Amino acid sequence: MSGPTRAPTLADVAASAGVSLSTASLAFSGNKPVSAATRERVLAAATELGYSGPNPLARNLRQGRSGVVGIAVGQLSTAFRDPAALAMLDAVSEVLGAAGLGLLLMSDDDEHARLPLDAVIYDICGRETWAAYDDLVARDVPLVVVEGPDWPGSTYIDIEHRAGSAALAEHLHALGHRDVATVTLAASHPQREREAGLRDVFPHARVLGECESDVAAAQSLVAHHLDDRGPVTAVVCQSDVQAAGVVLEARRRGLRVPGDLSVAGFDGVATPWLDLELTTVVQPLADKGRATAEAVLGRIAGAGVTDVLLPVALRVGDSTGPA
Amino acid sequence: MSGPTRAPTLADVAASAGVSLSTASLAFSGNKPVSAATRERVLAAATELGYSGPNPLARNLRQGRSGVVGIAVGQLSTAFRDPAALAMLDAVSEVLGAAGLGLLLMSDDDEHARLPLDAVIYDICGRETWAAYDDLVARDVPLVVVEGPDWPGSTYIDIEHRAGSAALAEHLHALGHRDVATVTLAASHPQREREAGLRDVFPHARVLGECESDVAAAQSLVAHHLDDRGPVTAVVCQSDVQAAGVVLEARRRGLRVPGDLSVAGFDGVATPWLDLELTTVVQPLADKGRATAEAVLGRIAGAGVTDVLLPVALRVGDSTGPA
DNA sequence: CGTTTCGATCGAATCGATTCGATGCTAACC
DNA sequence: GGTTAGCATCGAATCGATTCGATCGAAACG
Repeated sequence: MSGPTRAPTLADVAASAGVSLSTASLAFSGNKPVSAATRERVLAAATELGYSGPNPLARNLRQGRSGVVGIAVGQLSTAFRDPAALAMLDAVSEVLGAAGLGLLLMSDDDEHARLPLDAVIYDICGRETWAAYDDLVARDVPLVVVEGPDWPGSTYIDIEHRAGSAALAEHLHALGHRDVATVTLAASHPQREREAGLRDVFPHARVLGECESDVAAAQSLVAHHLDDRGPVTAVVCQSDVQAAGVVLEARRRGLRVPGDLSVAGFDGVATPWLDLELTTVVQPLADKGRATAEAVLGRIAGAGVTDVLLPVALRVGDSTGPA
Repeated sequence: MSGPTRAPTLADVAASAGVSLSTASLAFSGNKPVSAATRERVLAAATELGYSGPNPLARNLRQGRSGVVGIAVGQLSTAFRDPAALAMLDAVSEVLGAAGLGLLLMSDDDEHARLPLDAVIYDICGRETWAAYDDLVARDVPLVVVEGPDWPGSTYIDIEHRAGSAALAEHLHALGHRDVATVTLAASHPQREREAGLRDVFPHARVLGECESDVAAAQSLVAHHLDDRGPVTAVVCQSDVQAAGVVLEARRRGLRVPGDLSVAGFDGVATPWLDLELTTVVQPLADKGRATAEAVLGRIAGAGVTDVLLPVALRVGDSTGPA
């Protein structure tokens, strides 16, 4: 009877190869030298038994690491609708993947306390409280926060929201604009900083409202404002996707951009489905992602907290013109 | 000296509470009844010692499960640019999250053999080989394949590509179209099936080319075809995002849609930044995601392979009209 | 009062590796 | 030739829980 033979373990392989368990382990991990002959004997035994390599769960327990990094991004559906978030995620994944770490999506409400995470990235603009925070702190899980609340003990990755926004505002001022309105993100660190930068130049800028970074959301937000917009000659948005929504809605209502209305964004993402290039503040999304991932690696390796602040650059496109 | 006290373990808690290790474990897991008094004593001891709950790594080893499900989506940057993929991912995440499972992103080239995965979802239209496949099979990791290659032993989630495409084609035929061109996805199961459905009605449909599901990619693909398109009166795309690209490019070149050219897509996703509603084949993305997640749960629970085939529906919008 | 039953608790085995310290053996050196 | 290195290998401890089977007491029952 062969029966329901359980999967072979490293001990089986070692026995079959005629070596000790520890030697077999070394043959796989390479953590200490093993003679070529022995290694081959072990690998041959493994192949013969159908052993598919050391059980990751066992290794994880022994080493105290899971190889998995969590990334909190709010609601998946909305978070990834913004190309800026994707560009950032892409860079994070690339660096972590190269280091052999996996990236686990954490949505807002799920119960993730039962998952072993080596570190967590918090990248939710617009959310400054988090149910899981206390638990992560209690479990001593390193936390890397991107443009988020300055939680004690966490590494902080940020960009120059305020200076960038101010530069953009100055560009509009130089074009002769004096009455500027703005569309903001939900109350959050980036929202406050970007608005502050705008107010450095236009202290009385009118807030049309807040919405998430989504074309349709911005469109419906500004819809009724555009028909009766008073003296406003420019709308500054806190994301390019919002700006795209404003451009589309303005046109739908017969306004020329930038002739009748200048529109500006933030992020510097590609909007190929828009036939003009947005004037915007370009942030180094890939750099931000890489810096985030490297902060994670550092924290996992036990390094101290080192915050990162990245520069941004004004890019003048075709969506802004003389007042 | 307090020294660098290592984190407390369940054994410490049990000792401090004056109960056995096994009882302390039961107090946390609730897997067998424990008297209320005992449980409270254990929890109190845990709080006092700063014990943050059973170590997930240890539990995972003992239970032989990691609570993590991998999802292979190709390159992150391109995969999530398509709202269809996001809608699907969203549903997957919701169901798995409710079951306490985490979702780990697997990009193409990373080395994920070292991660413990309870199951893997393969959702890469346009890729029919996968370096990790052999390894997953060797490790007996359940595989759920979405619209992908029919790999032995894996659960198969699919939609009615062919029937849907054929229905769309018949709609165009009824409108009088006779010369139809198509933009396809990369060679893959969906690509073949959707094209077959089109050819059920238009056997000689001309393939303009293949590209990924991306607005800009479709735009540049069809750019030169549109100026000299011969008798073609309609373009059928294999995704809505591609269709949006074709619409935009057609307009840029002075063609009216659907006046001069009818354009159709596939998926049924929202394109708010397009001022018309695409004629398309609507697939139940959320259902597909849920079915996928439920298949995963079933396989993890040890159930056998049960494939799923979901229906689609033609939605006639404003992007198609009489030839 | 003796016996059965059931719930609460405990002790010990177990999950499957990694890794530390010790040992044996061979080669190099003086 | 004796001593010293140094490499390969091994045995045993360890990571931190879960879970099976046994035990103990008290309540229920005849």
